Order: sequence, then structure tokens, then C-alpha cells
Amino acid sequence: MKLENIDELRLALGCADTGSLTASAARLHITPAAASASLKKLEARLGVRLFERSTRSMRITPAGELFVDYARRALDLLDEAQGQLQEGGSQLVGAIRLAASSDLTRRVLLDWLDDFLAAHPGVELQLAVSDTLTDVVRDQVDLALRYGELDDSRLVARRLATSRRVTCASPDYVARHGLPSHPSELARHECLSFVIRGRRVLQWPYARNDGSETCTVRVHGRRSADDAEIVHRWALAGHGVLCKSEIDVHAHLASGALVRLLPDWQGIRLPLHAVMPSRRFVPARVRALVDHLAERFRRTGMDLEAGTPSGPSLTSEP
Amino acid sequence: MKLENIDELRLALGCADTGSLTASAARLHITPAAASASLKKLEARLGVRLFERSTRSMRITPAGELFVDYARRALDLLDEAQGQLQEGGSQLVGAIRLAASSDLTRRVLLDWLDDFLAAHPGVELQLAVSDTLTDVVRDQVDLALRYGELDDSRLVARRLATSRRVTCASPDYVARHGLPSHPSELARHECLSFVIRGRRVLQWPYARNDGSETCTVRVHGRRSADDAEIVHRWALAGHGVLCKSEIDVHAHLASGALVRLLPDWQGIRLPLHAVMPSRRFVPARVRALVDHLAERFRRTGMDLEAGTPSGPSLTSEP
DNA sequence: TTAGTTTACGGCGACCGTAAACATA
DNA sequence: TATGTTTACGGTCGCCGTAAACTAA
Repeated sequence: MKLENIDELRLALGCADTGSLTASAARLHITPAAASASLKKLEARLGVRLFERSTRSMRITPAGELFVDYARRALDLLDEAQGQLQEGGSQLVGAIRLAASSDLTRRVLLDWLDDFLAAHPGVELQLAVSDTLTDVVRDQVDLALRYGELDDSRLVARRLATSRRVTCASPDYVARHGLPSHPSELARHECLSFVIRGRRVLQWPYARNDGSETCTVRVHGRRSADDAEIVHRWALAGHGVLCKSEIDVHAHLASGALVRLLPDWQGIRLPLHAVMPSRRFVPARVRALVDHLAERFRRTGMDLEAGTPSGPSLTSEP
Repeated sequence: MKLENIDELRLALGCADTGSLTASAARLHITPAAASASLKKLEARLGVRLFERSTRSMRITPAGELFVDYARRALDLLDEAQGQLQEGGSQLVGAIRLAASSDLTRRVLLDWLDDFLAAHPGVELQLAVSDTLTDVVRDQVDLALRYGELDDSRLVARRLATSRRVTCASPDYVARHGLPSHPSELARHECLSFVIRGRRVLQWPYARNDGSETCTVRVHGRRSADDAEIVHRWALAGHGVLCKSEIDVHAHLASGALVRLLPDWQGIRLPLHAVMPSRRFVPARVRALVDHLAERFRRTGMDLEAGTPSGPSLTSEP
């Protein structure tokens, strides 16, 4: 029997990605009932069971793995074809799903994204703001901005900026509580912590700029949130000490709204990457956005290794 | 807009192959009206005109070329996926469209195809018998058997047998008209000729087995046909001299129904090839059929260079 | 009990074929 | 003139959503 419906293939891919028929149905904007029937029909056409299912779950069969692998490449080709046709028209069109963290988005990206949207009237932007790690393939994201080192080999990445965690607080907080001269003194400060998967991040690692000493301090504080921008706001309001990527607090350090603590010490490396699903074809609009962001980071000097105001004293790790 | 219907893609491929919307519609078993609407919808989805059409003809646009190229690869992948799934099941299933010439089919292939079909109950065979050159891609043939050297680079081929044209006649014809001792004497014989594109083939080229001499004679005769098997029948009935591939007359030479004329001379080379459209994936059933035919040719000794009964005296061309 | 898959059923929409118009080779 | 594409129109089939049943987590 011959294949007829492309959405049936998209459904199978969705099921393979999410492991859920309901989730895949939602992705295609159909009901689970329709999805069930559709998948059944596809399997009938192929004469092969692609997913073993119970009333409560589904898992892919070996035949399903095989088929999905081919189908994915086929759909990628069709996407690429459409992309090529669109690029014939000079201006960029289409939607971009961008995933980024709450603070980075608000403090840095929003203005730059405005510029990009103004420059490309045909482009639509769909922001997925979250401080929990999003699955680029599962959530159908075109582009995710991520701090830290990468792991997933199914992804392709491009480095946008290089940064480290820096420690800072508002001037009035410093006036009230003084400056610590060593990380260990943070223990007697009010520290603002981020919550990840329900657990507060209270271990803050440090290394001397000259590399002569490292230490990790356990901090305390009355305020914590799973939204990094809220934590940032608390710091601005003088509620405590903040430890986060220099990129996010770059503007506030420059304006004096925040002052840097422990300038002789540096936090862990947090390079910023643009991450894309490793399909063969990246739409022109996505490439353009990545270029745009990279250019903006370059202009602000954040693309270079510059973890501390004292600049050149930094030791570069091998 | 997202692609939905795979048959729309097949239609576009058909139009690219045949240059005709009506022909492509027939291929998909729909009416030209439906095909027209379908193609229009595809173009609307893509936002691009794939074919420039008048009320009487159509031709592909550059954008169409581009799209069709990707779509073809995508559909090939899906075909391959289905093939892989089927091969999981041990026995072969599916249809094979085989194109071959009328005489080769009747004199040689039919029995062997019977064997193949008996050995593989799940396989269906669709013969396209024609003595005019069929376009493998245009006519959606899985496998074509062709005499002579190949040209089209879009095809993949495998040599099944090596043969030359031989000249022969029935014993009673020889009794009545005698044996020619030189090709030039064919001019006073009744020669049976094949009609190709409305023109009789009356130039018969020869070379001496030792390579010392070549000549091309212009022959005459009262009977000609565009069906090579008819011509063959006439020869058996004693109506004249036949010049055709040794493979086709192999059995009749062996049985004595035909006798070879001019044994010191050989006709042009006519290797027999199995030709397949150069898609990445060749279905297992087609591969099996090619193997089957190759094996049968090997068993009869027709795979070797053996243009004359005197065997080793043949000179091999560089 | 919950949540996700499956079945049943009714209605709407899409697509096809018939038929006729149209234009070009 | 004849052939191949397009438009118009009516009917049918398929597919989706609603709702409920089912079952494993």
C-alpha cells in the first residue's frame, strides 16, 4: 500500500520524539482520537506495527525505529525544499521558535529581538521562556540559547558569548553589609538562590583569578525562586547577593545598579551557545537570527573571554 | 504552509517526468481535472509556481526543478523505508513492472518468469512488452531488459548476457535458396526486416571473425514488421533470412529449426542489460528477479562471449 | 483514581468525477 | 480541428471532534 498523508508521518515522528500519542496529537492540533486512528491507518498501510501500545503508554518498535529514521530524513528534505523556494524571495519569512532563560531574555535579548523583527517584517517570533532545560527536539524549538557546556550529540551549536558567573549586589546592600574579602565570608551574607528541579542551588564554586586557590562555599538566604529574573530583581532591590552569568548582569554592572563583589575571584565558566536541532537544513531566518545575536554579543564585547573587569589577569584554562 | 498530501508530490514528479498533466493523472488513476486542482493546491501551499502552463501544454519552472529534485529524494527515502520493512518479512511481496522486447520475452523469458513467480508466490508481475525503446523513468518501470550499449546516466545497469547478431534461416529456405558465402550475396536473398520508428532496418553490418574485413550490406525483402517476434516467426516458416540477437534464436539454432548462415562472419555486439531507474533503493523483489535471470543466462552459457559456434576463433574487440 | 489510548458515532468538509468551456498546437 | 488544461458543480467518502469505555500506572 502506498503512503498518502504526510501528517501521518509527522505524527509517527512526534510519537517517536515524545513517546506520547496525546502529546503528538497536540503538536498537530488534532485530538488524541484522531491521532490514534491516523497512526493505526499508517501502520495498516505499512503492514507493520510501529508502536507497541497499551491503554496508558506507547513505545516504539524496532520496525518503528527504522521507519521513523527514514521518514525523518524524508521530511527534512521536504522542509529543505520549501526553505530553498522561500529563499528565492529575498526577504525572510516564517516563524522562529526561540527558547531562552527568563533573565537572559528580559535583560539582554528583548531589545535585540525587536531590532531583528523590525528588520525582517515577514518573520514571526514565538518565545519559549523557561529556566528549566527544554528539549530542543521534543519541544520543536528552532533555536535555544543555553549556558554551559553541551552534551547532546543530536544538536548543533554555535558559541555566541563567553562568560563566567560573577557575584554582585546593589550599592545599598553593600553599604549596609560591607564587602566580603573572601568567598567564605558569603556565609554570613544574605544570598539569593535559584531553584532547579525543586532544589535550591546553594553551592557556589570559586577560583582565584591567578588560579592559586579554589573553594566552594555553602550560602544561605531567605529568598529563592525558580525564575532567575525574579532573583535578579531581588538583587537590584537590595535584598541580597546575586551569583549569575556576567552576561545577564552586564548592563547593571556598567550602570552601577549592581556592584561586583570578590573581583579577585571568578565563578565557573558559562559560555552561551545557540543550539539547533541537527537537521541537515537550518532555515535562512534562523541562521539570520543567530548571526544577528552573535553580532550584538560581539559589539558589546561579550564574545571574548572577559570574566573580570581587570581583564588580562585572567588565566585561560586549557 | 505545510505540505500534507504525498500524492501531490507524486503528481509533481510525474509532471516533471512526462511533461504532461494528463499522463501524470493517469499514472495516479485520477482525472486530469483532479490533477489540475491538486497541482494548483500544491503550488498554493508552496507559494511558488512549479509549472508554467498553457491550455495545451506545461513546462517546469526553475523553482519546479529545484522542488522536484528534493521531493524525488524524499519519496525515494520513503520507498526505501517501506522496502526495509517488507524485507523484514522473509518472503518477497509486491509488483514488478518489467519491460522487454517481444521476441526476447516470448522465446526466452516467459519460462524463466514462470519459475520466478512459482518460487515467490507474493510477487506480481506486470509485463510491458514493446519493441520500441521505453523510457524507464517516464513509464515507471522497475526493470527493463535492453540490447546494446547504454547511454542514459540516470540509470543503473547490470549485464545479463553477451551476444551478437547472427544471420539465420529455416532449413527449407536454405534448401530452396542455398547458402550465401559472403554477406554481399544477401542482396539476392529474401531478407526479413524489422521496422523501427516507421523505417525498415535494411543496413546489416558484418565483420569477419578474424577481423580482416568488414562490410555493410543493403538487404531487400517483401516482409517487414515492427514486432520482432513476427519477423522471427516468418523466418521459422521459411519466408526469408533473419538477422537478430543470438539470444533470441539460441533455442532454434540448437534444435535445428533455424540454421546459421555466414558462420565466418559476425554481426554487431548486442550485450543484454538489466536496466533500473537509478533510485538509491532497489526493492528486494527486483534484485531477486535480476539475480534469477542472470543465473538462467549463466546456465545456458549465454553470459559468455560466444558469437559463433566455432567458439574460440572469435576476436574480442578492445 | 487518574491519565492516556481506544472505540463509537455523527456531521462537516474536502476531493473526486462528470461535463463543458477554453485555448493552443 | 483536436488535444490537453481549466472551471463549474454535485455527490460521496473520509476524517475529525465529541463522548464514553477501557485499562494500566
